[in-house]
Amino acid sequence: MSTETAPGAAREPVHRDPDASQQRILAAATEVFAAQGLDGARVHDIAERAGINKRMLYHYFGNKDELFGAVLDDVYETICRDSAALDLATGTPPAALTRLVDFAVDFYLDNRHAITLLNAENLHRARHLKNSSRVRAIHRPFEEMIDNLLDRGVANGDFRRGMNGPQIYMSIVGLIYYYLSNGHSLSVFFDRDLYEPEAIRTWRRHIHEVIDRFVAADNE
Amino acid sequence: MSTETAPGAAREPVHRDPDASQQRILAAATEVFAAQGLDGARVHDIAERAGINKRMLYHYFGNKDELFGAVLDDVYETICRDSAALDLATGTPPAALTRLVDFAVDFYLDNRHAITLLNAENLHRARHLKNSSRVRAIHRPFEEMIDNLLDRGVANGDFRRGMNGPQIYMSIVGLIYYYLSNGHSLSVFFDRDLYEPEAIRTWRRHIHEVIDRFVAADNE
DNA sequence: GTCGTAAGTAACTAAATAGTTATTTCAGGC
DNA sequence: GCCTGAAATAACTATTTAGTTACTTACGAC
Repeated sequence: MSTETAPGAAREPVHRDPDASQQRILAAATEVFAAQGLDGARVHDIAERAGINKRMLYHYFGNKDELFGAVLDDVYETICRDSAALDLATGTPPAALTRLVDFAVDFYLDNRHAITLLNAENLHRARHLKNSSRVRAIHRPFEEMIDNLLDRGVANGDFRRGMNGPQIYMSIVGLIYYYLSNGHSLSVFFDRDLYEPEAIRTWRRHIHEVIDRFVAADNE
Repeated sequence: MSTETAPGAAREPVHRDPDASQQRILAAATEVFAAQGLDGARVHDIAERAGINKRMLYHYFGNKDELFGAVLDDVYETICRDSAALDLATGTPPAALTRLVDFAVDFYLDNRHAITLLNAENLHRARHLKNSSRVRAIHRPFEEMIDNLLDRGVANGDFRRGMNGPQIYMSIVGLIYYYLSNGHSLSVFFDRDLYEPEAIRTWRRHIHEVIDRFVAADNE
């Protein structure tokens, strides 16, 4: 399925562009589901924001629930595409780990909608994800990439033994995800704005420090 | 406002127990909001589960939104009551820190509804919390308690310098919160059940290790 | 005992909302 | 140039849902 802008892309045919319509629906759905959750989102709002007739939404995506599934698939697609571009095999192991942390932090900073969408999905016990074929295929290479990095660091003497990929991944992501996902209530609780750029920079440095100290070989 | 079981508590008057009715509504609302989110929850379901007439819900709590606010207040009440019982001033600093980690882990294991409720609240940008008077009053002593622990550990030579309470708190809670909140999607992604008791035990040990290594003085 | 007030109930309503029906409009193959 | 199928629209419907109205029933103060 092509998502390009249309065959004869010279002077905009305006009418009848099914691919563009689907993309507009998906983009609008992403925004609205991210802002309101699955149950809070209104199909009417999505259609309006996409600038299409509501009927087309049902035509292309079946129903609200399947549309949400399509949005989630898209989010995972993004996660995976971006992750795949990450090279952890070059440079020293500590430098590669630093890149991994920055990648995760930047990813969720740049894709904040992913956080609320994943939260919505988890509220529904990941029922869309369970039916998504793409997801599991994606994870293996990613897990192996981190495992290889750890092996390299252990062989090197930079990292200690006994760690594994998922552990490291969930620690890094957990620290940035929790901060961004719960930042509103945490900001009330600690009485300062955690979304302010300087606060975020501080938290990024903190994550680096936590992870670096966690993996460091004991005989420094 | 008393929440006890009624004045002449001998042979159950059955009818007319306003305090009990409010408690039943609150308990039911907690369950339903936790399971379905704020927008997904149905007032009808809450009333039915509470075994009361829907009208009473509006009588006691105003509307759906205020009821959600009451549920959240209750969650924070629990967090604070439990936190206050935590003694970090005795024992060695590392031992006290271990108790803090176990407390946080146990709290969210025992109060999983708190996770989805806080997620719902954050989806709505903490708008209920912002109007709650209790919250800010609570946080100060808690923050100080951890700061004092850190000071004690630094003076002791067990901990390194340059850390602060919120940092430690958010790291500990972030690690367990993310794991439990996103466990459904992570379980699909990593293709194993993260809610299984043994997996949870492993993650608890991991959090201890992360935190211990983070605070440890550099000259071991 | 009776009376005012609060607890409780049943049936209702107005608005919102996911999903449809019936119809029109365009694009390209022939 | 016309004809078929897909793209698009407008107006509609059947339900669901938060919130109400109007009423009844028990409790306790006197």
